[in-house]
Formats: sequence, structure tokens, C-alpha cells
Amino acid sequence: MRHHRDDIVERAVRVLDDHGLASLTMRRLGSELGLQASAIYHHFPSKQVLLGAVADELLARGRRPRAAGAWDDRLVEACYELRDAMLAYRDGADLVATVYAFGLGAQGPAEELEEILADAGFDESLVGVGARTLLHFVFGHTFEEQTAMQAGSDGAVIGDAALDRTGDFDLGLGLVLDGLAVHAPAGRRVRG
Amino acid sequence: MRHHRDDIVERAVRVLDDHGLASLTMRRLGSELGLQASAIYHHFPSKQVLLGAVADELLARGRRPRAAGAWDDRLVEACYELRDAMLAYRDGADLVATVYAFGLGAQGPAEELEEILADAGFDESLVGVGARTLLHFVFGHTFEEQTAMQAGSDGAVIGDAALDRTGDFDLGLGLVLDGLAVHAPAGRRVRG
DNA sequence: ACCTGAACACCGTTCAAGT
DNA sequence: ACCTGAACACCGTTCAAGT
Repeated sequence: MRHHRDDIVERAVRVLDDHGLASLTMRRLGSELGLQASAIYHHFPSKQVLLGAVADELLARGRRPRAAGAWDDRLVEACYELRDAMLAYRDGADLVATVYAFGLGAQGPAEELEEILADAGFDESLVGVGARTLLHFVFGHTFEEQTAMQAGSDGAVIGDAALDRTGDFDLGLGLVLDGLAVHAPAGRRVRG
Repeated sequence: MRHHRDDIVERAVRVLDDHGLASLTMRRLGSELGLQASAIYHHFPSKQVLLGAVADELLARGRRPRAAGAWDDRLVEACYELRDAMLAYRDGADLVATVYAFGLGAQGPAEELEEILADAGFDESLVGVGARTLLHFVFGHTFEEQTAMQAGSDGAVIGDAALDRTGDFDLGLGLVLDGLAVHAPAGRRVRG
């Protein structure tokens, strides 16, 4: 049976979610599609590029409509969307953060954060740094969360731990936002 | 020739620095030591545990004496030491951040950051979150820096870019510290 | 205690050849 | 255009056997 780029990405998302990033190999993906691994190279030049497309697909699936508001509310909205998009699939944070780090995809969130900071009138030098500081927080925190979640797949009550993790995310995000507020253009220090 | 744990870690650091993390395989390390890969399993139960030991060795080599001071100066000192320790070896940030994320080592920096925040009298709930937020920033930023550094191993003047990166690190770190200062115990808001 | 050598069950990628 | 099948050059880990 013949396939296109999108079939392959969709199947890769399923393999990722069902079996984890370590099991998402070219050979495994090929056999799930009823193909030789080598056939995938007709559609993607390398595994890295394929993973980039898979990461972008996760982010696209997590996209939500935006409610306009103050810059800090807009940042919170974007950061939560990113976190939720990654948490929605097994090893999502590992995949997206890795793809981003190696410049193979997942650049959308950085661009949106930069746009929000630029709109808010932040100093040019702070737009890039601020966006990346937020991104590092979201990637790092969510990766840690997801690792802990998946490690705690044994028994024990998981509900409280999950609540604590969202609270932690909120607190850490608030820390960075408070730092940004200190440098916000006069008359725009929405927080505190 | 017979080896001990420490010989193996030392040789692994050299292979890492000379050839990169992807080339630090059990077989490669074995052959550099004049051993079969399987012999390493007499000293380490798995490659992951070995990598944990290598990460801790990088951090130990980067350790510097501490000058006492205000909490924010102490945090800056600890964060720069961590960054510099990782930058001192090829793929150091990738290795240390990965080892930390999977809980296989590199826990020292988190403990020190927590201690500084606790000493400063930060609220219990902020000690852990604050330390991890700083850590995510340092790991994320340094990983990005090092990736860019190693990508720019071609020609072109690298001096300016390196300066910009340190300036970026300073700015981003300042952002998180300003956020922490907002929540510092009364009378201890050293910044701003 | 420390190591060898062979084996097991895999990888990503290339490439000539097929339809 | 899309795929097969074989090959290349590797992996981490286990384990019986050697010294």
C-alpha cells in the first residue's frame, strides 16, 4: 500500500504515544505501516527531519483559540497551551524539547512568545531573552513532570501529585512573569 | 591491563570531549581502554549509570570556591559555575541536563540552589520551585549556547557571538532573580 | 576480581533493482 | 513515484569461560 508524508507522521504519533520515543524507530514505524524502513526515506531525508514533523504535529493538535488580554495573561495562555500539548502524548516533552534544541522544528512557540513581548513594548533586547527564558522553563518543567508521571505509573494515589505539579508550574511561571514585569514598559506592569 | 571505576570515567570524559556524546559508546570506550565493551559492565551496571558518573565528574572539575554574600549574588555564582562546568567539555550541557532529567546524577546544583534560597528565608513552597526554575534556565540556555557554538565551528568571527551569549545568559538569569526578589522575605529584596 | 569472545536482538542509512 | 531486499557499519547487554 502506498503512503504519503501525512500518513507516516500520523502513524509515528501513534507509535510514540503507545510505545514511547525510544520505540519510535524507523524499522518499527516501517513495520507498523507495512513497509520496509528504507521506504520511509522516500518521504523524509532522515529520522531527525521526521521527528521534527512529528513534534510540529503534536503542537498543531494542541493549538487552542486565543483570548486577547494583557501581555502577562497572553504569555500564561501560550505557555499552558505548550505544556498541555506536550503532556497530551507520551514522551511529548522529550520529543518537542529535543527537536527545538536541535533546530529541527517546534519554533512556533518561541515566535509567539516573542510576538507577545514585542506587542507589549518590551525593550528589543528583552524580547528574545524573555521568550527563551519562558521556553526553557516550560520545556524543563514539563519534561520533569512527564518523567515523574511516567515513572509513577505504578500504584499509589496520583491525583494529588498531579495537582502539585500544576501548582508548581504556576508558581515557576509566575516567578518568570514577575521578573519580566520588573522590566515592562512604564504603565504596563500588569502584575503585582 | 586492569582498570578501576575512576580510570574508566576519566577516559570517558576524554572521549566525550574529543569526539562528542554520540561517539561515547560502550564499544568505543572499551577500545580506547584496550578492553572489550563487556568488561565495562564489571564496573558499571549500565551505560546510563556510567554517564551519570561522567556528568558528576564534569561538575566536580568545575567546582570553585564560594565567596559568601547576599542570596542573589550566591545564586549568580552557583549558576555561572554550573554553566561554565558544562561549557568546558564538548556536549557537556547535553550530558548533564539529560543525566539530571532522568535522575541518574547531577543533583548537586539543585541542592545548592535550594540551600541558598532556604538560607535566604524564602517561603518553603518557593525554595523547590525557585531552584528548579533557575536550573531549567541554566540547562536550557547553556544547551542552546553550546549547540550554537558547536554549529558555528566553521569560520566567521566567533568572539562577538560568544559575548552576546554571555550577555543573554546574564539578562535571562537577571529576569528570574528579579522574579524571585519580588517574593523575597521582607527586608531581603536585595535587587532593584 | 577482572577480562575475553561470542552471541542476541537490535539500530539508521544507502542503494541497486523492481513496479 | 513509491517500494523491496540486501547490505554496511554500527549499537547495549548478557553470559559462559578464562586468568
